[in-house]
Amino acid sequence: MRYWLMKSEPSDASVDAVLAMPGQTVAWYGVRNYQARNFMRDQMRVGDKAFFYHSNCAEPGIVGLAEVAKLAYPDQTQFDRKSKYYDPKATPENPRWMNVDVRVVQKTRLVGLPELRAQPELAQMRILQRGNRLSITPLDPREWTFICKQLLGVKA
DNA sequence: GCCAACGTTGGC
DNA sequence: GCCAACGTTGGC
Repeated sequence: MRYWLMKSEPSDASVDAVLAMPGQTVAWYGVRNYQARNFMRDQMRVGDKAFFYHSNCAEPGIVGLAEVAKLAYPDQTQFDRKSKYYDPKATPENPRWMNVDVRVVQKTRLVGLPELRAQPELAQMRILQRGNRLSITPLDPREWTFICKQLLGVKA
């Protein structure tokens, strides 16, 4: 099993919005970066754990625990001319973008960037590195455990 | 809204 | 295959 950090803009899909969805599950559509796509397509398996992270907002940080609920399949928004994620180079026969489904397991308190940066144990986290923009990043299992146990007080 | 960092595009 | 120009991300 792998561990991930997955960014979502709360104006697009907040943790509360996903909790209100059927099965508390959302298709992780709209990823248009090959590295992030490849993580979903090649490495994510049902049951993988993830932190749900709010980005590009007033208080960026971890806001929930989630898990992969469905293996990667073609992102439907790439075929939708009306979507801002429409990709004219993608066809149903030859899709370019994939997404998994993500289920929110539980909401947590906000663990913001300053708090994450203050932990020496998390110094290597991709999200904390200068210039990082990747919306999906793998986590070291020790980072997952540290955040769960030391910062959130939940079972890892 | 600014802007540093990074990814993608496309001419050559 | 190089690389300049351009677009996007996302914290601040």
